[in-house]
Amino acid sequence: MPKRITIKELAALLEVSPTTVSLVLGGKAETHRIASDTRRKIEDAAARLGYRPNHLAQAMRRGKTDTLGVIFPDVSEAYMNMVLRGIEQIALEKNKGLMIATSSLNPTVEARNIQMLLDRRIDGLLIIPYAPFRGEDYRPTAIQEAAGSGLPIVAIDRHIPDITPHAVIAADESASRQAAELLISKGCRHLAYLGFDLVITTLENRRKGFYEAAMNTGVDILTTEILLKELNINSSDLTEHLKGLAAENNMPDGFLVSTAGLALRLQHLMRTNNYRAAGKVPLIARFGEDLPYFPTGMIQIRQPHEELGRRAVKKLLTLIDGVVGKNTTDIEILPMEINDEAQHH
Amino acid sequence: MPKRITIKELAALLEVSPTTVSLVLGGKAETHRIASDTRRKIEDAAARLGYRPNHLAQAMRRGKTDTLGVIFPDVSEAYMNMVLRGIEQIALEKNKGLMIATSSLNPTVEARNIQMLLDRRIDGLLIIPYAPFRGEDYRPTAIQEAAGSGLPIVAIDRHIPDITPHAVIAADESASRQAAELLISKGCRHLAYLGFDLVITTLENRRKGFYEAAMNTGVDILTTEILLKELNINSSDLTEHLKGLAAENNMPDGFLVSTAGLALRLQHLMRTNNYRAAGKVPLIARFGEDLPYFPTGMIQIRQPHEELGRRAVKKLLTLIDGVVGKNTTDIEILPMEINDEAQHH
DNA sequence: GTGAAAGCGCTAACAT
DNA sequence: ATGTTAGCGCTTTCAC
Repeated sequence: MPKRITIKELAALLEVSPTTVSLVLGGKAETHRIASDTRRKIEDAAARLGYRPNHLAQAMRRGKTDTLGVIFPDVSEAYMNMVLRGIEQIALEKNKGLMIATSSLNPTVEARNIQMLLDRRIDGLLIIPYAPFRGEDYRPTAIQEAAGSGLPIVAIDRHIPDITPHAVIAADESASRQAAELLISKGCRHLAYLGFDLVITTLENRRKGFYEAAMNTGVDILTTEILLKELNINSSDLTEHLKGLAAENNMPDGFLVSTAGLALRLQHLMRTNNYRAAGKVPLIARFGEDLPYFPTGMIQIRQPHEELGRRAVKKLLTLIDGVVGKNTTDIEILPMEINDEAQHH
Repeated sequence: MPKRITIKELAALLEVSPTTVSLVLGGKAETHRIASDTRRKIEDAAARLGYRPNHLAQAMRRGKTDTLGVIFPDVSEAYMNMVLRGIEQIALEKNKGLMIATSSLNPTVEARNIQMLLDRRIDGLLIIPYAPFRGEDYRPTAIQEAAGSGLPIVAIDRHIPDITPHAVIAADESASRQAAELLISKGCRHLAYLGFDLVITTLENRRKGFYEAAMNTGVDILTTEILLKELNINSSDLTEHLKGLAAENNMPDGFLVSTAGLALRLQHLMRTNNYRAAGKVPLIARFGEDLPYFPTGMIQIRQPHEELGRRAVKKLLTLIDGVVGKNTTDIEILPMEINDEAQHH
């Protein structure tokens, strides 16, 4: 609806051919040895008339949209914000457009959105893939097909082995191990891992790191695992688990929690129920950070969300430019920082 | 790069004309009375070969991209999340793509991003416009030009009088008035308005509502205004103001704060400095809500962020469809809820 | 140095 | 009931 001037019109106006105009405006005046006054004439007119290339036409002709697709689950703990910010920084820098869609924690929607982006001919896809619960019947067919069709894809924060060979993730395993070790060094001897029972590399790595610490520290560590069956942080699942542990007089003295929100809920429940382990308030370590003005006293594992986004775009662009083969595997792992704010009581 | 089958190829394969294929696949088989076996033949082949229309070509031909642009400032208080979620809900429902870009609190970037979206021929724009500080030299030329060129635009949360005639905003003025009245009814007699010194309708309306309450309640109300000169919540600006008020023994007994983050900072400063008004801890009312597990004891004004997003898309779509004239003015105002969680001390 | 012509994939007005 | 044709705006070979 905004009627803008086209190359053809410009050409007619200046009595040159569309080719010449295209060449000049495409920055190829030098290479094609366009006479400098022809060139100036064209550039002036273009500026004066506010010529802007029709990106659709360019994309069609060039087979390249300079547009990246982004698919996120609808995260309750809005770390998506941060990742997106990182993505946008680089996209802006590199002059790429961004089409975004959220999968709403729903594989069908995810598939539909991938299709939508493919139809719009994005040059590549950044995705935080859908995470199914253990036992859930789910195959990432949409992603697989997209990858199969040759679309460059970079997974963020989690990857799907054999399906997304390119990913940028955080060092979940080692951070988890270190956090658990920190709990142990603070005297904890009964550690609990608390998280959602999802099948994603991120959480699996965190669990792994947790057990590595528990198994290899020389001292005897008792471990407990609490895996929640629904995403709702306020589900009764957690309440029941804790009640059970308390009843058996078996409350862990240290918790490693996979998610910030979950940890807050845990702490709340510990407080309201006055749960103790051998008379002491259990320590909590958790992924995520305290909010300003709301210190929780938990050990914090700082996640490099923004950097995750930045790196992912960069990696995607090299894939698109074919600098690196699409068939290579390449998982980039960013370090995390552990902040010990825990206070003994 | 994903080589997909085209209508032409499909036509050649089935020995029909591209037109017929286009008609069938475009859902116009009925209207054009295509023979049902021709139709089935085409539909089968399309499904079998995984035909997908090239959206670029369609967009070019139809002069319509079915894509909406979204421009947000980079909000520190991530309410953008919520608005975006609302936008996406409706976009998904209505089968629209979303291109998003953030203006990074920078008018130059905002302008550049608008241009980028225009080049990509979005059908319409949703924007939370840049907010200049009072006295800052800024004219929303980019938005104005875009609007002038005929692009449908809906402003969200704030509008620019005479420039964005279509907007969806919250009932800032009345909510602000009610919150201030609530403070007064709780005994406050010296009210302070605390906010950033930005020139945006949202904040102006909040200030207005504040004064309405202060002026029209029958009782004598003293008012103080604290307008911060930088966006940084931790700026010394606020510290100095409070110190001044305390020194003059003139601390307000009720604060109306325009922003959640700012209110937290205020509360923090009151506590650490043990500021009082006539021996009592001042009350705080503020836009925004408490986080789960972190009750602040403030009066909360709940903002309809998600609904803002939903309504904005709907309005934009009616503009695009030309159902309603672009020259009409139409500011939609959504109500806010006030939650009294304040505790006297 | 510049231009003519073809074509990216699709749609729609106009045949037949 | 189906086909012919032209064209959206741009780029790019190839020719002069």
